[in-house]
Amino acid sequence: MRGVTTAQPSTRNRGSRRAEILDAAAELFAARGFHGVSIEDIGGAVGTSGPALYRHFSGKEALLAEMLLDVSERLHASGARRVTEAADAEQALDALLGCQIEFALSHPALITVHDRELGNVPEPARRRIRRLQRLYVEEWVTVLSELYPGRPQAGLRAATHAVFGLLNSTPHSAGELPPAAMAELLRGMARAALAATQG
Amino acid sequence: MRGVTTAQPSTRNRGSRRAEILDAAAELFAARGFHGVSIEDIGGAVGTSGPALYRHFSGKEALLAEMLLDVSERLHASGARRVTEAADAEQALDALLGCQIEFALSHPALITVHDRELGNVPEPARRRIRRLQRLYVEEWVTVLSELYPGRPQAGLRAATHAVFGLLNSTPHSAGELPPAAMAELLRGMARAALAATQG
DNA sequence: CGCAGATGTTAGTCATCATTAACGTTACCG
DNA sequence: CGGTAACGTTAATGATGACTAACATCTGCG
Repeated sequence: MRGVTTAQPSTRNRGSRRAEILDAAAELFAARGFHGVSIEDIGGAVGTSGPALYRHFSGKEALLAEMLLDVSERLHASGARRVTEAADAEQALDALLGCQIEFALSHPALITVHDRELGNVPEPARRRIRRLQRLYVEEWVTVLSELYPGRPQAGLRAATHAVFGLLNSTPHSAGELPPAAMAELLRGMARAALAATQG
Repeated sequence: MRGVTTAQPSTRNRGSRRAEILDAAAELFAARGFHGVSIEDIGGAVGTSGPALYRHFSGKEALLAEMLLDVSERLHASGARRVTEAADAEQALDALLGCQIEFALSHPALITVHDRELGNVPEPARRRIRRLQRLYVEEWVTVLSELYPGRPQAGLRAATHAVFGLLNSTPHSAGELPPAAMAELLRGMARAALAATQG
């Protein structure tokens, strides 16, 4: 038992280990919360034991920061891209709904962690994440303002958050409906909810 | 500094300390997560230091268990009562919406903890909480089945969870709208979302 | 070959934390 | 008055956990 080590091949797969760790950590954080998961847990989930993680990340908080930054960037970037490609506000909203629903259905753990654990991200990164989140929300508010003119921005912003809550409820109703049916249900409910924003 | 104690009056206020602790703990758990809050933090929040808590609860998990059990009971009980008082399914749904919105707006911390921390409740209590949550959801599904006959139960259950997500989004959009306006917005969105459930 | 770098491993170290022990104080009740 | 119950206090105690150190292994490159 002394001096026995088992270094993995590691040829090719440049940086694939990072992604593997991020995936495993996302599942664990979503299930038990940031403070409910130990470094040892994360290592164990990817077949290495404990401190091997420090070869890839500078620490537990840095890992979380990278994870949330990535999510925020992906949501904001794909939203922005598909909105500029849209012909009109109607299509832009469809695009945004499609982005969010697809992401929420395919990465429930990331969505969960994204809106629970921002408070555990250390300061330099937290600001950047918040900025991206704000920009993403403004993306939605802008489209909605165009689509439903005359409604106050504050109401539209609140409605946007409410729709996020609706769409991100996916993790809580896992497997009650096949994914495609769930996607259509969510899209319909979200559209109707937004259309009901007047008053 | 030795032997100096400061026992509070404690006359009357039978059990008010328990409630005070539960309130403070709810805020802290909502903000930082169950494992992100120490016994010392909770004690500090109510003006006593640390282990004084064990005079009122058998431990940290027991405190959480009581908190979640109370929330589940309140939601289920008030939902059940007001549904049986309703004249028809339409009014029953309004009653359920009213319950949930009022609770979410007035106790955002409890709502947050309620759907994040069930995993940290020890087993005997967890089952009871789950049972109450299930009953509460069935309350909604039953009313919706009556109101929108012919739609499959699975879809209605998923829709119910989605509406919970929508209504419980309140903590994320704190203060963007005055409470009354927020309540009306949420009610309208939820009603429209549920009506769009067909397909 | 032989070294460099990437990636693991095990054994500390130092904090933090839940929980318990041992000990005051106050208010009420006989 | 005397005792008991309720409620607090400050010191252990024992785990757990993040992070570091010291030490292999494997791959590829000169």
